[in-house]
Amino acid sequence: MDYKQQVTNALVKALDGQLTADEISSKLERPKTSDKGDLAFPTFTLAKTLHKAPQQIAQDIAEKLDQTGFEKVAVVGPYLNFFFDKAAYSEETLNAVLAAGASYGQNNDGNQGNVPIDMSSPNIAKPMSMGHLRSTVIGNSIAEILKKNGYHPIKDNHLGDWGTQFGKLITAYKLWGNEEDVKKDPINKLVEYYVRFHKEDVDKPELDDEAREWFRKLENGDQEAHDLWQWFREVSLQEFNDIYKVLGVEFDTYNGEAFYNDKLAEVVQLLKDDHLLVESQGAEVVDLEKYDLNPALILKSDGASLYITRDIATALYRDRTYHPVKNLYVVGSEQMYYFKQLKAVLEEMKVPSAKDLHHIPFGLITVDGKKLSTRSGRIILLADVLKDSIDLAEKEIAEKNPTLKDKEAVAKQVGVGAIVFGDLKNERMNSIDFVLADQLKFEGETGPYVQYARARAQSILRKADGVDVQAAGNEITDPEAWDTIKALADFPAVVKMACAEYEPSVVAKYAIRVAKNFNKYYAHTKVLTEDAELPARLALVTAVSTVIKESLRLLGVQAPDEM
RNA sequence: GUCGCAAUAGCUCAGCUGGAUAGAGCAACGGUCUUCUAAACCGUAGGUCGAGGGUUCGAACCUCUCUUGCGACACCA
Repeated sequence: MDYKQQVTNALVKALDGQLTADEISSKLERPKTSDKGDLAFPTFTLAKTLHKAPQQIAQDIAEKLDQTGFEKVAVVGPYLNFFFDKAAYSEETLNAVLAAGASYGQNNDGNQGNVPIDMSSPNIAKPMSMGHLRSTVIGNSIAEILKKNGYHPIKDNHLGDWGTQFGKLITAYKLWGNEEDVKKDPINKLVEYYVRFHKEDVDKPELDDEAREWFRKLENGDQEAHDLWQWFREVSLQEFNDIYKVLGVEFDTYNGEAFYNDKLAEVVQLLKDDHLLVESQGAEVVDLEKYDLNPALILKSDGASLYITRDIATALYRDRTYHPVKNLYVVGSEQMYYFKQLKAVLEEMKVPSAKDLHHIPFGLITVDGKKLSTRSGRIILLADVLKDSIDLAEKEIAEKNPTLKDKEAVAKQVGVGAIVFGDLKNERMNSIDFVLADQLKFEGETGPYVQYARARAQSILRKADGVDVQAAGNEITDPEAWDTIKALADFPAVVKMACAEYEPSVVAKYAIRVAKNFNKYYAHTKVLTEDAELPARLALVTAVSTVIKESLRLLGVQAPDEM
């Protein structure tokens, strides 16, 4: 039973058609605290038409209102506060969770439509930094949220595996590198060469000529260049995969930039056919004046392609391969303008999925307020942060739960969970000035806090083994349980909102809310007491465990049964 | 310079799209482990919601102006 609907119906009757159901429904709000009721109707809007004080209107409505089905309806000033029937509501909510299990909250809004997600996208031969973490975990979470809403996400790791930097890398490797070193520590060695190249080319501009030549060879399919490129790509990918494994993120495709090499000519041809390409200052551009945007540069004056050329090819490929209902790009906010241009060009080309192309931007990670950069050495290695966090989790376990089994596995779940949850907890767009100590927090509103609440729930359930928890008769009247029950009932709406806004933080905040309410509940109420409501309380604990685990799963965070 | 994003407690952030006394966490201070794991719970203190106008019954939220910070502005990605 939809209580909002029930409140609306009661009000429609009492108001005798003065407001439509929709008008009433949109005015209903949730009071800040449960002592003011569960849904409230403010009467201000009626004051004008009725020429009466809102307080009086609230009184009048209350008198006419059919209050059956509610615990009570209270008039507080200009508000009508509705209190739900706790026994009925808790029974309904708990039974719904128990019956559905992990699929509680699942809907089919997406109708299984394909949604390619451009995400993670690290650059070959460069280490993954905290910036890549954001794109990876936000993209991964959005994919899970989409699935929960009936979409079919396709996670595409759009690797930065092509470009002039490979000319530089090959040049540097041929000059200073050797196979053995690279095999031992691939990315660090490759970065070392790359950095050295940039140091030395200041005095030796001939290095740049050589690099250009190597890239030209690479583009023309030169065997040696291609073999080196492929090798660099492979060893880099192996290291990336180690991190993805730790994060628990998998991809459906790894179609990097190189994948589109043979698809660029068609893009240019299509643009020409549509007469969209115009010459400007020696370069080929698409004019975007009607979108109030600067022209998009498609071909450089030397005829070479650019990033956007590749991205058009990518969009075209995805359009033809998947017929997407949405097209998502989880890329930093600094590229907002760029994505407006990309979308505009695709719309000019009448690519069907262009109108559903969404850039999902996220805030920048800085150190001391400054942007990260591989070349300058201002970088935070993701692998290091994850390791620090896992180490700290190990220490916490040694201190707090030394007899725990599978310590290592749990430390990993908790340590990684802290980092991932920490990243997803706040609104995407917030920029983050990186401070390691801020990341390594396990207390308060953190991943471990949520994990801990569920571990405690599991602990109770283990001790209650043998008590029959049935999907019936789960009426809980304990007011201490009320906020938890309401939180559980909100999950399906949370799943929808997170999807509509592409905001994992909606789920993360929700998980905190459930955990917090549950912590309060069991701190106050002893669950394992032999009385008539014991099965109902265990049903509540089971439901909490299920919903927290599922919320964390949507965030890509694991939920250990013990910690 | 133009455009975009932001500004809420000492710090990090919420604030359900315009409603009730602006809420959490951290840090500080005080309390709670012979009872389901103290990664927890309870309490105290902490605010001119960057500034100023406008819209209306009502604004942290909408609008305008300004200030400050960050970012983007065609041959990088």
